[in-house]
Amino acid sequence: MDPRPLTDHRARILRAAVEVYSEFGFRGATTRRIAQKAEVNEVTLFRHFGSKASLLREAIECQGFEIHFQHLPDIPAHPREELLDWCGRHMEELRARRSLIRTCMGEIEEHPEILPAGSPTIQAAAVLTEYLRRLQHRGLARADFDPALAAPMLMGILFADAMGRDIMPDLYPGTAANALEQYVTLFLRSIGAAGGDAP
Amino acid sequence: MDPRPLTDHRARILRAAVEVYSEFGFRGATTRRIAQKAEVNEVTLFRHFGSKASLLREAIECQGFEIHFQHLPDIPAHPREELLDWCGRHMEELRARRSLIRTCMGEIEEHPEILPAGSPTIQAAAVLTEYLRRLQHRGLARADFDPALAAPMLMGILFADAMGRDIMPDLYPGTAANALEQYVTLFLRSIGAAGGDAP
DNA sequence: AATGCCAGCAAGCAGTCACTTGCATGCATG
DNA sequence: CATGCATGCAAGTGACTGCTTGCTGGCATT
Repeated sequence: MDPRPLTDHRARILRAAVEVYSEFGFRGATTRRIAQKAEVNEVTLFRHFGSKASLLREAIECQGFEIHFQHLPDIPAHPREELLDWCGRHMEELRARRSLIRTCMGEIEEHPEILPAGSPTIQAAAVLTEYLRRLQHRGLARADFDPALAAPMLMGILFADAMGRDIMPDLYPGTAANALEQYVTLFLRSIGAAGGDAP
Repeated sequence: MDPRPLTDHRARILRAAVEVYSEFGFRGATTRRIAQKAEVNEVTLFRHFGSKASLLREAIECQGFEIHFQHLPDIPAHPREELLDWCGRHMEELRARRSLIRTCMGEIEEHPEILPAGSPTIQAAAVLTEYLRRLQHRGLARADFDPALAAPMLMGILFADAMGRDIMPDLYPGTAANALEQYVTLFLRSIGAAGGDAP
């Protein structure tokens, strides 16, 4: 009466598929490797998912881009703390999934369908953009910048750091935490918000 | 007496190899595909380069990361114009090579040797860092930020835009030129340099 | 004319790939 | 006990992979 073993197999296969794909890409993610990592017979993959392409599509869709929705306060009070918190969490997510993200980026021209339509990145950008707009409306930030450009700019900083810190350590001196604080500090200054100076 | 035809073949093969690699990655860059794109018999690849791995290594090393050295003035005069120019050229390079860069990033964990030691990115960061330091020493920028962190921050903005604009157009509204101007404007503000306001 | 080099062509080799088939096994439900 | 289902195992399919071999022809130098 417990369907767990079945689901357990499916889940194990999906998890293994994402891991192997992250490391080796689509072509390198052979069904043999996935089956071995999932400790399952190779035939089982095909019985469950039909084909390698279907398996990887479902695996990346389900596990790769789970949306950990991080919201910013509707009524901004402490821009520095609020942005530090949000950016820290966002960066943690990027860092945790950096292998998968890098692999997807490298293959996006060949497999554009793997990038989900309502990408979490775009959703996060929308959240951040709205927050910056609220800062402006409440006079907590200058009015002469475009939140729709500033948001992806800040996210680009986090993205580049999360993708590059491990493969080009010379480029990113110090700790990630310290860098993050500097990023937020400089960003706050650039939009004329409080918290841009050493607190 | 003209060795051009030989060199011509080698060059054509190398160029084709980079193109095919950029599009399909290491595993997808089959010797058949490269030979076809170079309009050369497949055997010729092996006679010239020995193996697929050697060919791709040489191709990416020689053609992929040519250093277009862009220097910033020793004596800063107009931070806004100088940074706009430098960032514009840097971004153009990134955009032009974005396919190759994305593919390399996706495979860097599997093939770390393809990333050259003195990567142009790191050299560019050093150039920018020194420029920011000069701004500080001349009193053209605030003294309370770390150029070694601000430089990769600015470059990260450019990098993320160059990599993401074509695959996530929703995230980057407006033109690239307009975005670049905003980035530089906001960056100048963040370091307290002149030119951070509408000129 | 003779030599040497570079290229193309056809064929093939062994290995890996995704995927299929047939059969045996265990296990839960009726 | 009988039925159905999920799984493992062994074997094999045709396509593609990197790479090799043997041969031919063109072209420049001697």
